[in-house]
Amino acid sequence: MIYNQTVISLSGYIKSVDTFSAVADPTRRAMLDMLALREHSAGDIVSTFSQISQPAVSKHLRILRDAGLVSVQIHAQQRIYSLQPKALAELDAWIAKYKVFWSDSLDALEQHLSKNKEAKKE
Amino acid sequence: MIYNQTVISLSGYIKSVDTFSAVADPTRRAMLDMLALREHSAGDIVSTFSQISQPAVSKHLRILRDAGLVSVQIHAQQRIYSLQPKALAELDAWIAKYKVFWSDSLDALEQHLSKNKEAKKE
DNA sequence: GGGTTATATAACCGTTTGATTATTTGACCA
DNA sequence: TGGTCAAATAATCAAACGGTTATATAACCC
Repeated sequence: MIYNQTVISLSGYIKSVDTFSAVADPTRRAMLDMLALREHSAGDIVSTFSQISQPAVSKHLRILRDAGLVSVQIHAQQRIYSLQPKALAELDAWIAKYKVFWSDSLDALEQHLSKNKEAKKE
Repeated sequence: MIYNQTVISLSGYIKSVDTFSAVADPTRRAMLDMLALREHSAGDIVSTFSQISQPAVSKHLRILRDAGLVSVQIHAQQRIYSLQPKALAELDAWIAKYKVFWSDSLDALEQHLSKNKEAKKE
C-alpha cells in the first residue's frame, strides 16, 4: 500500500498535500464549513477567523488549495475561494471500505436516499 | 463550532484522541487496513510494519486505541487488536455534509446499493 | 507616480509528532 | 524461582506544524 505521494488528479492538476492531513486540522475544517455555505474572499475568512492572524489564515488556505479542497478566482486584489468538494471523494472512498462493517445502516441509507429523491420530485 | 475536545462516546468510554488526526497518519491508516481483514496481535502488526520499530508500532496502536478506532483483548502476553469501525462514523458524518455537492453521483450510489442488494438475495 | 488595500511569503519560534534506543511490566514455563 | 517472550513506557531527538511579526507583491485609485 502506498500513501502520501504526489498524485495527479483526473483534472490533471497536481496536488501536493494529502487530503487527510489537510482535513485533520480543526481550523481548516471550520474554513471548509464556511465555504460550504458559499464562496468567500480571503478577507472574509480572515475577519471570521479573527482569533488568528491574516498570514495564519493565508497559510491554511494554501494548504487547502494544495490539497485541491478549494479553488481560487482572482478578482482584482481579492482572492475568492470556493469549495472543491470532489477532493473529499478520496476520503469518502477510503471510509467506504469500512462501511461494510457497520453495514446494517446501509439499508437505512438507501431508504434515506429514496426519500430525498421523492422530496426532490415533488 | 467546537472541535477537538474530549468526548464521551455512546459506549460511555472517553476518547482522548481526535479521529481525524488519528487517521491522518498513513502508517495508522495502513494498520486499520490490516485490521479490516481480521484481528491481529501486536506482534503480527510489528512484523508487518518491519520498517519501523516495535515501540513505534506500539505508540501508533495506542493512538488508534485512544481514538476508539481499535479495541484490545488481552490473551496471555499477547494483545489482540480488532477494528472498531463505528469510530469512523463521526468522520463519515462530517463528509456526508459535503456529499450533496457532488450529489449527481448519489443516484449512482443508490443504484449500486440496489444492485448489491439483489446480488445478496441470489 | 504615490498611496492604499488585499493577500501572500519570509523569517522565526515554541510545541507536537514520529521515530529511535533503553528499560519496565507482566505472563508463561522449566 | 529464574529465564524468556510480548508489549508498553521512558527518555531523547530531529523534523514538521501552527502560530507570530515583518516584508513583498500587485492591483486599484487619486
